[in-house]
Amino acid sequence: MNTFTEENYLKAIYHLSLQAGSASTNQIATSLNTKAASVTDMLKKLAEKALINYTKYQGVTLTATGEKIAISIIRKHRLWEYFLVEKLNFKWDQVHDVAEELEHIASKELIDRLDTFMGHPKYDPHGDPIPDSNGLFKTHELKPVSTLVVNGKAIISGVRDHSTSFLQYLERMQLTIGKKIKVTEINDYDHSVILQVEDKKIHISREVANNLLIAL
Amino acid sequence: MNTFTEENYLKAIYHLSLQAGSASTNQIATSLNTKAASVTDMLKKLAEKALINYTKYQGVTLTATGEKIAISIIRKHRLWEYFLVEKLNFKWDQVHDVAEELEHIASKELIDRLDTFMGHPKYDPHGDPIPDSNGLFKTHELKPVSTLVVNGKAIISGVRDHSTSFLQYLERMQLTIGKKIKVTEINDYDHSVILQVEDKKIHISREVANNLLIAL
DNA sequence: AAGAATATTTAGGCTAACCTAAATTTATTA
DNA sequence: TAATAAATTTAGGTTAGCCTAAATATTCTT
Ligand SMILES: [Mn+2]
Ligand SMILES: [Mn+2]
Ligand SMILES: [Mn+2]
Ligand SMILES: [Mn+2]
Repeated sequence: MNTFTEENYLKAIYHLSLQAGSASTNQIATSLNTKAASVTDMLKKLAEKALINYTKYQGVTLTATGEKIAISIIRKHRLWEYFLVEKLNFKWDQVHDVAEELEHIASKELIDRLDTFMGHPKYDPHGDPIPDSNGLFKTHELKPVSTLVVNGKAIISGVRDHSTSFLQYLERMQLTIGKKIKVTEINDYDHSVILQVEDKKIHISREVANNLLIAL
Repeated sequence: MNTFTEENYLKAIYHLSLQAGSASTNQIATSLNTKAASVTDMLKKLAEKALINYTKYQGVTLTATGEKIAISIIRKHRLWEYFLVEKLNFKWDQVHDVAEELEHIASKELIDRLDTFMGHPKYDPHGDPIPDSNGLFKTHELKPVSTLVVNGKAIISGVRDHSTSFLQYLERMQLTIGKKIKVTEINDYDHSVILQVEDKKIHISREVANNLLIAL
């Protein structure tokens, strides 16, 4: 098996590659809070193990095997987050760090039983899809609230920023997953948005509108 | 905080000290599947951190701080085992290795919520007591079945040997925690024992009788 | 297309946790 | 109690994962 560190590298490369198609040494270093020189060391090791495609100076992508591992870590992360929120009553802004530890528990048996115990949930508490036991999941295409026009309706379905502060802000505003929203006004000057949510009007900044995701 | 390795050393020292009052370098090495020289290295580090009392060549005991940590690991181990058996339907012989990993998840919040979720169980699937969130638990004094006399009655309450093969054997024989037993016969020659369990007579060897624990 | 800026790799080192082999200390026993 | 056996520690080395500083490659700018 792989070390925690290797697993974290694979996961970081997976997430970074979703954006740009590949991940650079510096991006990986930033996302793992380490230094570029350390990343280069690890990239050599992962390439040696045939988990990534690596050519010096060119950035990396995951091999099929590497991607499989990355997705299995993500499956574990999201299932544990779901467990923490739904069974142990954690708030959605409190679960990420604990899940960062739990995702490295190796047993596949454990995670598959946990999945069954919870009724095979499809989405984690932040709206991210949970891969099934074969690693399959639909990458639902979500768009930010800022793409809505006046009178546009949608359902809050995810977040682009997973930080504690953003999640807490959304919770305070009652802008949580599943809520129906309608845009009542868009400010031309600062692009802030006024939303109708249930019986309330909620005013959010452009930044918030960019980081809050919807399905139509 | 401490590394996984440090935690495993503290736990091993705790268990070994319960028997003999202190733990020797070789005992620790055996129980952790490592070498005496490695143990000596670690003992120095743990002594440095004031988690153990260590004088060269004399064996070690835990300090109050060390014991507190050891007990918190044991609490986590046993609560996770309980969870795996009661919520995820693992068999009692399948949970130890997974719990060895789960016991190192740091969050106290997590383990206390898990405890609450399960209704504050007092014993793990093997009959071992689960320390509460303050580290308190009663060391219930169990005796082996082999101490019973003919016609003696008792309740199966624990095991001295936690190996998979012993647990599987007990399960096959239906000698599980909570069962009422009565000794109907003791063989003078090989000290094997015949038990009445519910409507069945079960013949067990002296070795099994020594490793199966009862409360009166 | 050359020079400057940026990104990446290499070189050399560190610490934690291991190891084997060689002392050294403690325990056993004749 | 001397000498042998057993337990423990010390010495010297390894690997994973990290670091800083220096070298080199790539990219951007004029
Ligand atoms: Mn998360
Ligand atoms: Mn999530
Ligand atoms: Mn166990
Ligand atoms: Mn147990």
